Amino acid sequence: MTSVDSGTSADFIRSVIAEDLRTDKYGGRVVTRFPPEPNGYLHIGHAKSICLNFGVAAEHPGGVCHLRFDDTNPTREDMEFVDSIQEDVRWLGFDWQDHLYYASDYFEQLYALAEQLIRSGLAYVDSLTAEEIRDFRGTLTEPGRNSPYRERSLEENLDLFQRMRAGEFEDGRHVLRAKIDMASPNMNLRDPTLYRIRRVPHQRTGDAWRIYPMYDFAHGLSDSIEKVTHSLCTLEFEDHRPLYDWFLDSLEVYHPQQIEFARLNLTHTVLSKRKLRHLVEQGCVSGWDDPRMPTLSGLRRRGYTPRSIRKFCDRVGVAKRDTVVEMALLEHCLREDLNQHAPRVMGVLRPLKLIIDNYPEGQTEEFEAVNNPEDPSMGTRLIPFSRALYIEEDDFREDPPSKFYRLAPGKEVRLRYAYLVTCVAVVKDEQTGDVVEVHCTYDPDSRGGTAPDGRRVRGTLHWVTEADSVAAEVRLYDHLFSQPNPDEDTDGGDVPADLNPNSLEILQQCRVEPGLGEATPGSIYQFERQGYFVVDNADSKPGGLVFNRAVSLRDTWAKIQQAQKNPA
RNA sequence: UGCCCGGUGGUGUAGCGGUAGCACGUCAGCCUUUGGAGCUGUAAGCCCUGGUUCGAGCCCAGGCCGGGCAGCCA
Repeated sequence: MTSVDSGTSADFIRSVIAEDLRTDKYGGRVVTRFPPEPNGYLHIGHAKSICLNFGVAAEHPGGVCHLRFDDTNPTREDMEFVDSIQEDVRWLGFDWQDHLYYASDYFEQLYALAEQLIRSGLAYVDSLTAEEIRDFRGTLTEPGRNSPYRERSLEENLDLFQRMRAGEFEDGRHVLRAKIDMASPNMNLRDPTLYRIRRVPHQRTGDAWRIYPMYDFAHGLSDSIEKVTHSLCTLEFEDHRPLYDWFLDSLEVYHPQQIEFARLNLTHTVLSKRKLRHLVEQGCVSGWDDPRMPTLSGLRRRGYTPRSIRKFCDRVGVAKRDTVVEMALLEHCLREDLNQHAPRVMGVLRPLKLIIDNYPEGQTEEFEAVNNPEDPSMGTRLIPFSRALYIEEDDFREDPPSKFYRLAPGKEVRLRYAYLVTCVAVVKDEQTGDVVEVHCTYDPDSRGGTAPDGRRVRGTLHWVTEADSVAAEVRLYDHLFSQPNPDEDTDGGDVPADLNPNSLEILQQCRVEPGLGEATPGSIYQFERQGYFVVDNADSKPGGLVFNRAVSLRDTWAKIQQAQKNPA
């Protein structure tokens, strides 16, 4: 039932629903809806709404959540988006069963309702131009004025409206408006527009209509037609609720309850279709599904799991104050999920050759590695070992700082699952002075990684063999914006100032353990000691592996270094 | 400057007149064949001023601050 029963407290919306159930306001029904306009891709902000609407419905026996496309504006909508939206909602893990609807399915009913409003003397055809209407509307502090067409006769209104439908007038010639109150302090009630002429084909109704209903008229009445009980929307529609109610009451039809909640905001990114579109169009990202994008398709390609996103939406909660959630929480939710479920592998991002001088040339052996220490049922695998290996460049320092537990001249470390090795020499590039090869000796008695005498070895390094490892490209992603709250507008038309220039780093020379050769797109691994990486679902091919870093592991060493750099 | 909504640690969120809690983040420690994970601990909060009350984060009044609204967009 409600989450109250499970020990956690209900948010204000669930409380309202629980109360409505208690008073039997809707005959025990719970019907919600997720109403996207098919004019763009879904993002993490929509996920909050999806989780809320579908979540609330699922919490009650018989509860359902409709997926309804608010396709009332053919000039900006496209079927391409209705497909991607359905895909994303399904991917997130929700099911609308057979409740897939389109506002355009109701055009005929909505038209009849509009005529009914006219007959009740509550709507009229206005023939002012768009500019005149704006002018007559008044301002936030001054009342508007009545349109000279406001008192047209019922017959004339009906006739005009029917001819609007018939396509007799060009765009903008007339509109249908509600007759409410041009002096209302609520701008939405100053005779809002109900229908406008748009002589363009609609993606679903084709040439059937020359007039299309506006959001306020279509939305609430669609809710009513579908017998929605709770119509959950974001805060900016709060001022629209009196209008929502006005239509329902004036037409004396079934009356759902609109409830508003705060939309999601996230640090280090932007969350509006307009701004996201800008990033795509300016080429700041590779597309709507760029792994840095907060779109669901971007997050999916980045390696985010549906479960982690649902968990995130859960933790973010639902309330009315508008807030900005830290990206760190989203990342935490991903780590938490992947720690539990992602298989561990070894992958070297920046390879440095390591030769074990006393390990026989040509000899190889295998070690058993644990696939997931958090989940023994995931079993083990065998990984090959030999004389020539690669380790991470960062794991060797010729002149190690304090607290550096990794490899350095004379120091001993453990090669994960394999042997303890001690650095005995380095080979440098004569030109640059860079260390290009590290030489070690191994302790044959430390097979598996434990010292026979119990001596303590703090550092454990991941590695791959030179011969068996597989080449891969790895894309390292970071926040799209360097500031937590990016500069609001990018009106100039080019790249936003706060765009993080280091949000993508491509590594071409990576080596991963042999088993990854047949990794399939979309599968996610933990590269031990580094982070979680997903096989890119667009660019990875057999023989041309591409991994995206979803999120790094918590990096304590990085913090220590940071502290050493900035004492205080 | 009209109307509407909202202000609880750095962030998000509980608390419904009776000891201000949880999570993320921070810092410290423990543990560790991932400097991962885990565990323990630490610091940090009711916008302000009055009022009602034995008692106010919660109720009332007045301020202050933040957000939304003037599409033939949604």
